[in-house]
Amino acid sequence: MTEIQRPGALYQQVAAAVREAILSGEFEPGAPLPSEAQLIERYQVSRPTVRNAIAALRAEGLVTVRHGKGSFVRSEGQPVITFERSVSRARDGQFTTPDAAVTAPAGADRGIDAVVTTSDGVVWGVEVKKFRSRTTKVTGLLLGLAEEEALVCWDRVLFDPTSGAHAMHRTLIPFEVADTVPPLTEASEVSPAETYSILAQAGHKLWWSETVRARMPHPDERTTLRLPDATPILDIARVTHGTDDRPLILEELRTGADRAELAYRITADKGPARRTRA
Amino acid sequence: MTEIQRPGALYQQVAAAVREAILSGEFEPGAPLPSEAQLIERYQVSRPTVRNAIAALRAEGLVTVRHGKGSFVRSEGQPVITFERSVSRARDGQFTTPDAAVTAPAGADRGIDAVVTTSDGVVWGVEVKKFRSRTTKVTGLLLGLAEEEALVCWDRVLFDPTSGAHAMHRTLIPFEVADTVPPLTEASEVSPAETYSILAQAGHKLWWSETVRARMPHPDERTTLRLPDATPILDIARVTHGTDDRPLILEELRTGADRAELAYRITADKGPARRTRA
DNA sequence: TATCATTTGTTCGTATGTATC
DNA sequence: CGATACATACGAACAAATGAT
Repeated sequence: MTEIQRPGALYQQVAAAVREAILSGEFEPGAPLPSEAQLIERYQVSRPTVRNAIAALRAEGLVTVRHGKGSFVRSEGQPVITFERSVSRARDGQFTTPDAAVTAPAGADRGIDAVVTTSDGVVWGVEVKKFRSRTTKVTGLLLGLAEEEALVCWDRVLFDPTSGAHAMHRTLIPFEVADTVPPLTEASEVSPAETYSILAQAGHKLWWSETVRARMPHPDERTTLRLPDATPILDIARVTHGTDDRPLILEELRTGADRAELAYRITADKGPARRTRA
Repeated sequence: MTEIQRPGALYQQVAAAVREAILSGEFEPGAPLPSEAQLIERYQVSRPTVRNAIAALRAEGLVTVRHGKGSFVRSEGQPVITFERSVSRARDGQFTTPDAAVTAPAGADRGIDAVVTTSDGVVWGVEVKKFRSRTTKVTGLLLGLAEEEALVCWDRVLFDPTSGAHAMHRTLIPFEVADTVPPLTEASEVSPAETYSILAQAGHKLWWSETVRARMPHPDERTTLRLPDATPILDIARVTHGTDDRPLILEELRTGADRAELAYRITADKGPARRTRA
């Protein structure tokens, strides 16, 4: 048995003790923690107290628990996949993005709607859905539209077999823009990069603004993205701006933050920096 | 009493019922939920079951609980503060950043070490600390250095009284760089933008790479940043690159994702997009 | 295939402490 | 001070997942 005498509730003391044991290296990442029964014995507390302590460590993301097996130190590990949030334009005027360039629906035999290729791997696109919707407060604000304006939307669920990371991607195109640039919605399947190329061919000079937020996932997002406990999601909104800085289309990307990180490249621009507030 | 008959554990059924009540608008954001006793009565379950359900909703970030008062629907609210992650260069060659431009230690009478001003407000810098350290695996990788290389570091805790948002900022300068460009570490207090200006005056042509991650905070981070339950933090690392793309300094910024979001501006660059993996 | 021990998950009951009003 | 509400803690029992026998 180990003595514990710390401030706060008993279960907090137990949690702190286990936390320090983990951080000190007594329990390696991926290694099993003592079972509940052993922790009860070791700290001389009841089972509810031990479970409360474990629950606290789970909420911190320090520990993961598998029913029937035990508790394990979560291997923090560096993110396995980096989403490089840049846009490139080749000499022929075509745009490319490092991530998720949908090529063709060639995976139908696997029950997959579309194949997504990246520079160094293949990502399967699942459950591609095209539908119509309307702007909400948030999406309307980003697109500079009133609420309840009509939109054309696509949803894609992406999966990277190398890292095991899932992501959800949504494209929202206002009716007004779709009418002005018909090729945008004529094809059944258009990738973000292709969308940019189409807009550029329609005479638009493009740039993009992107906002990044993090939050806990909703239950259905946890299911879709296969997220473990205490895993936040990165919530990215990219607005494509055209001539006169007019917002044209909105893309939303959501992915679990346990495996993914984002990368940006910044260069100094002229004039004083501005600042925005919502 | 309300009937509940859904798949899964009892407490999950209760959680689902309360969740739907919230999302359907039965309970407005900020409004109190029924007390534990009322939920026991309403769903005819025991207290542990009700508490377990509430705990699940807390972990989702949907509900916040105040001891002695009750449970409340958490007002999701749009982020109050947007960190615009850009760098500007004025005609005189001086760099500016939209956020956190440290001006002068004029707040000493308030027990504050430095005052930080922004374009549209004032942010108090607290607990400015300068110290020496060594690269870890992560910071060494970002700076292109081996582990255990010597560094000069600053820590700042930032607070925006308008939004109530806190942030931690750390600057890491390798000894090698500090030796080459002495002004970097001569002053007791140098802001990021001033750092850039100094490096540019030393002949460097600058650009920045930034990686964004999200994770649950450690206990001490929760304390420092005053974060409520189930609030992830945004973890940003910015590397300043100089001539020959050499990594010069590393900045780390951490802030609670409940109030803050990040904003980036992207323009198309030439050539094929690259992709990196950790 | 079936059984069993181990381990975590769920649910009840009960009592007491502490914060808020 | 008392009433209400959440926090902590203990005990007990059974369910469900896992892995070995």
